[in-house]
Amino acid sequence: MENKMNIENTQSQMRRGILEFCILSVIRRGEAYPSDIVEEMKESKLQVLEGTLYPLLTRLKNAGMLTYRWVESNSGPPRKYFSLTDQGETFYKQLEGTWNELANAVNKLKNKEESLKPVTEETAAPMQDPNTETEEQPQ
Amino acid sequence: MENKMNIENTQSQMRRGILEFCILSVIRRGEAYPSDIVEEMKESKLQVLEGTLYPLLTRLKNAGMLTYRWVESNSGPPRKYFSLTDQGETFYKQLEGTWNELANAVNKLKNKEESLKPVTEETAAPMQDPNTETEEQPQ
DNA sequence: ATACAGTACTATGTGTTACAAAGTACCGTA
DNA sequence: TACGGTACTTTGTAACACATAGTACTGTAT
Repeated sequence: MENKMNIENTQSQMRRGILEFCILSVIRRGEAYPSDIVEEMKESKLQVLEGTLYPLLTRLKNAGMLTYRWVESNSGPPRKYFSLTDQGETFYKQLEGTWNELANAVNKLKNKEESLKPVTEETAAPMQDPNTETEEQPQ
Repeated sequence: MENKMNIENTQSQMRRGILEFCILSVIRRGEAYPSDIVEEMKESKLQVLEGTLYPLLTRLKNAGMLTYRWVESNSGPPRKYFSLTDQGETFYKQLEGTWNELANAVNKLKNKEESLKPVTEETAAPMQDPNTETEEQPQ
């Protein structure tokens, strides 16, 4: 019964669907390897963790949206530098459209006025006090 | 290996984290029962299905964010009219803040210029042609 | 009264996916 | 040759949207 419903979780849920889009957006601006991406996302106040990013990149690569090449590093093992394929570019543009529509819809919804429907109770017959928290079925 | 990666799925994922916020936003403007909400969301281009909405409302109610009362209908069984509790109002405002930050971050990210980092290959030693899709580890 | 269709709500199973945490492998330096 | 840092991988868990089927109440036609 008791439910947590903490903000962190909800924030994480909100990021969820947008991560893919954001990561494609970062890679689109130029080849990047995972730690680059984590860093840039953090700067943009969009946290991503390694355990999230790696599987996501693999998924996008297997779907043909990304390619990578190995590049040596002088401070550790070689890195996978990712870049968008043509298909990835197309996909990105579709996602951009989706994001714009979504953001627009949400903003319209949340700014909507205290609409014209002030509780249209068809028969206007409240069966229970609004403040009573009963679980029973009516009747 | 082969991956689907269809737009519908991603769109659904994008909606995912935002649904809770949108539904609270609808209820906040005045008591509403589930079919009301489904309808209003559809008008706003934010599809929600019954199977999604009912559990979500139950979850929010169990967390103390919503209350409901039964109201008779003359075209079927009685309806559960939901409204925000004080706690729900507070929660909504937090989510609104989260949404604003998120939307802002995404828009900044996607409009960022072709930044100043044109593939900073530390040693500038590509180990593989970018267009070759090999799975092998280097060396 | 009885069957039927419409509306409202409930319950269950499935797939996707973010995150946590532990593990593997490569590199340069002491 | 041991050690610390960096890069990548793997596995398990929990949250949640969605599809689907099911229950229950209502008014209307037979």
